[in-house]
Amino acid sequence: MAAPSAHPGFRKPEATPDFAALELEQIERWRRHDTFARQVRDGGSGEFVFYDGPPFATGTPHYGHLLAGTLKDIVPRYWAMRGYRVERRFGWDCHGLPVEMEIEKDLGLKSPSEVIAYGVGRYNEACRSIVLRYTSLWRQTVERMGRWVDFDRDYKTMDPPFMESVWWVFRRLWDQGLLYRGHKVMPYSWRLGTPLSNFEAGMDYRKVQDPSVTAAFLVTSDVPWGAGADDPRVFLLAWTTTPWTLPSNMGLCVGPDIAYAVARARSGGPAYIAAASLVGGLLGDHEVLATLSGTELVGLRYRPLFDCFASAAADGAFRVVADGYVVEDQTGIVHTAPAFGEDDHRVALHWGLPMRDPVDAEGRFTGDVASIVGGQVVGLFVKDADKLLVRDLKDRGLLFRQATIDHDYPFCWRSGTPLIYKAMPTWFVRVESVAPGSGARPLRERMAELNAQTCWVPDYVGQKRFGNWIREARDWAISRNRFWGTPLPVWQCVGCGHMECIGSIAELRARAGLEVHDLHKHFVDPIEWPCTQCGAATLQRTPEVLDCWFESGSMPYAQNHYPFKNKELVERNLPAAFIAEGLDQTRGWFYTLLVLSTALFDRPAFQNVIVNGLILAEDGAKMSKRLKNYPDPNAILDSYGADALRALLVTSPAVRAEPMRFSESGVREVVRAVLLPLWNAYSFFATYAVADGWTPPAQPLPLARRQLLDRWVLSALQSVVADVNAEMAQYRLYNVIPRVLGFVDDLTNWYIRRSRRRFWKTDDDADKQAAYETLYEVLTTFSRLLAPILPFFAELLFQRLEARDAADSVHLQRFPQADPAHIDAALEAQMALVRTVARLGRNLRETARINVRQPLRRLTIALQDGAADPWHALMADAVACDMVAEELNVKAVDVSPAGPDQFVQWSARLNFKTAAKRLGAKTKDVAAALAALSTAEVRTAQDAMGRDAAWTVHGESLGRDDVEFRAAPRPGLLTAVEGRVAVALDADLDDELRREGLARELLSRIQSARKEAGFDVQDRIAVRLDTTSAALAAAATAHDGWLRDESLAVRLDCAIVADVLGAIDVAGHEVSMQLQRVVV
RNA sequence: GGGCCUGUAGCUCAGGUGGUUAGAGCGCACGCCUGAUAAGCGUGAGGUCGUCAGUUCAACUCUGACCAGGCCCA
Repeated sequence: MAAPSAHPGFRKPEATPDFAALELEQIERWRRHDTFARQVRDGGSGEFVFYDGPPFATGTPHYGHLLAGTLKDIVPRYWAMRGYRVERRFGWDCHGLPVEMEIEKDLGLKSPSEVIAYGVGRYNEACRSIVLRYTSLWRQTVERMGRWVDFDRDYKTMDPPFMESVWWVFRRLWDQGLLYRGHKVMPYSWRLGTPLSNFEAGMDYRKVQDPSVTAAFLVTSDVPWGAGADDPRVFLLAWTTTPWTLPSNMGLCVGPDIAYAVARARSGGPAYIAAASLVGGLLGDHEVLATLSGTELVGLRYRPLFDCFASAAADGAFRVVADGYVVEDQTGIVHTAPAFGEDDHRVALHWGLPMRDPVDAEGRFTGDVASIVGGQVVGLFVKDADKLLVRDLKDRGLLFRQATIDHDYPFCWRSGTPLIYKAMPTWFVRVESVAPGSGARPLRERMAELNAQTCWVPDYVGQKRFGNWIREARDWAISRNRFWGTPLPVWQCVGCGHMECIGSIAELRARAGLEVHDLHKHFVDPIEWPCTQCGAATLQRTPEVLDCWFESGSMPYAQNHYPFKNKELVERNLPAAFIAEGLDQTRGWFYTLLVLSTALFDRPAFQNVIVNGLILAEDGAKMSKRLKNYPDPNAILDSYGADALRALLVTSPAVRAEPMRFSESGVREVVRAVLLPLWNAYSFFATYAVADGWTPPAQPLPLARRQLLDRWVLSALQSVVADVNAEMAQYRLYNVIPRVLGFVDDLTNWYIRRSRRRFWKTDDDADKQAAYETLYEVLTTFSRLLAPILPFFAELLFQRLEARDAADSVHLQRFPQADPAHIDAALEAQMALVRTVARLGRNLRETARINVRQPLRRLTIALQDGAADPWHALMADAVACDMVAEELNVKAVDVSPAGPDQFVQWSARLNFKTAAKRLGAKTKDVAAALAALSTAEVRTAQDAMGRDAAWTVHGESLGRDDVEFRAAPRPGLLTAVEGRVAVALDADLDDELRREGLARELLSRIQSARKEAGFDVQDRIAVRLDTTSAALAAAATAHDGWLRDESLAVRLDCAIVADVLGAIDVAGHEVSMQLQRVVV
């Protein structure tokens, strides 16, 4: 190790800092010296694994990204400074609907058929060309935020190596029997001939009028309720707003715990079954034949309303089933058409009801329904068939009731036509279900176990929100009927249906017999090969692409092209030590990561996760580009800087996953409350260090040779260091940042304020040296503490205080570890006590309306138990008393060994915590009796307890711990009490004190005049005073030496005159003042 | 409709395991200090702790219902 070179010295700080501009200098410095790369490269031997969740690159980053980005920066920076190697690679989510929607808008395409007509190849290449449109803007903003993340070695989900790994993931699931093709009911645009995402379905809800139809289903099971009646028929009543789904009815669903009644109208007719609570409204005056629970109805058979799918009876259709989603509304029995309702479909799967779908891609009835309504509905748009179907039911006496209903209904946001819900063939990952014949447990059970190993911040998100979600997770639909995405690597024989899953490019090449470089749809769809199973037909690719969530969940493997490369690295780096994303990712990235890591490796994907809340606009509404209800992030960064924004975001409730309201005034406030005080602390130090030519010595002054205040601030700092390290290890940033920033107050408002004089007075060089060294040590240590949180300001401190060459950086230093030898808990308690006393003393001055410039004779401090008080020794310390005396401008500070009796009156209070359990119902009375005691009685009690004698109040014997004695100031005295501390101020003035007070008023005016005259702090002056006041003149004369000394005046002449021209008022005395600079 | 979260001063938020005087910052009013100075510090006013029940000697805190807002899922 080379000997440290001489310190280069300090530079004079700017008068007014421009934080944004100073930050740009740091960014430039980091770029020039490649500081980030060096932090990673030279970071250390241990690996700290971080995964970056990929954002969509459509649009520019918003505050939510910036918040998550800040969390993703602070934690890795911390561990890097702790000596770990922390790779941070940025990721881009390239595929998916947002891109497709944008390109369709650009190209004027409206539907999948138009895309196909346009050409999938051209379309996909268009998508590829715009995906990265915003990446440079992203990079600019992310770097401006001070986030260190590698954009040069980023990963993109559209890169062939990434896609190949995704195929490998898919293939692994395939081999484990975790994939299957089923149906999912989705919003469907018949106009566009395509299913939509739920997100799209929510984009255009309109109020519409729809038919409200209650149909009667004839019970065919042998039931007793019709026997002997004129009309022996029994009907089940079910309700729907979509009559066109009635031909596809396969079952009727009841609520298992709902009470149902079999009832007949008094006016006669058949018997009907409906929820007991609703029968009255349906039938009017009626008699109840029987009451049954939903469970008891299960299995009842009925005749379908239409005979088109009568054969489905053989597959188990047309019976009553039960499910918890049914509520007591309308009839309490739900018409179930598995092809057209999500709940219907789920219930059908569970109960084994078949599915029939007579609706084609354009939303028209197919020939499957030729046998009903005289064949009139075939080829008709389903909603247009409603009327005919209802009329037909009515004619056949199966329509119980008909009305219309006004409700909200989703429309296709592009074509403006009403959506229908329709089952679509879809690929699933088994999360809830298990493969037929497999004895395996559902994946979600293992996921719950692995999730229990993860540390969530805040913890409830993991245990409750995410935990519940996993427990009830359904099979994961992973296919999309779109174009721009990773194609499913499945080929199916058009003849026999045999399927093959391809897990790599090499495998595809072998099958296809040709070179393959890109895996997008337009490259792989044309690839076919003969079926080995039937030998007659060819295998063609199944048309779907993968949901982009499947890709982001594959990111731990795919970003490293696993397992084709980096096999050992990826396996070593799973799970990640840390990730961070927003609360909305509970069902997103957090989930997909865990599904895949569980299925593939039986491991969790991440060990620690910080979840941030949503950032709202100032008015509490969602931030909206359209409404412009929030300021542009780049404008904020330009005017206040990134540190200010980081500090605001990271001290907000959003780091605890709660919503945060963002406002520009918040940023301004952070600058005022955090950055300016920090700057002032630095600026104070640097100003005097430059003036004195001070540089840090090679050998620091030992602690023992520094004064109390120095040892205190170092102890306080070390305590912060200890706490910060402990909390960072738990990822609780919401405890870290307030602690760090809270120290700023200790530093500026106590240490520096109390030490100011030490930096300009030269009476004691050793003490001045101690002050310099201490403040320097604090600032340099603090810069390291700050580095992960406020990387710019930390770097500024480092560069200006200690950097020996421009390439050095605070971010290449080690994070401070607490030195127990510097922590002195008693000292910290003592200083807290001194500050309390000082505060109480200032309060007393204020009530007495005596300003601090007027010296007072005495302050008496009395602790509750006098000399026996645990704090007595701390307060009786001479240095502590001197500090109080100086702070409060009193001549003497006494600590009374006798306690506060002469200043206070006592009252007694019951200590509920200890006494109430024993006293029970008598608590209130005892407490009241205690409160009513006079001061004298309380004193008697204190005496008794002092002797450990029993004391009885209201018939109850009370022990020492049951009572709390409280002191309050005696009226008429200048006394203040807080907790165990009482202070009394002697406010009597004599002439001497008045003269001194006046002299101090005078000095204050002279100093102000110096400043107004623009003199430098070192300038010598001559002062001439003219006054009409003999008292003021006397004060000036009496304190002549002190006044000259303090104001650097070589001469001070004071004359009493009859009249003063241009007089100013000094504490009620007229003075005129003339200052002249003097060269000595 | 379901899961989770939130509701405390004009605003933004703190308030382990229930304990009798509910705190902080900002804003406002008043004052102090000034060799960090287009800074700094203090004091004060201001709250039926979303509503209603319940448990308890005692509820901001626990329980239930309801109201309002948010996220996710239906």
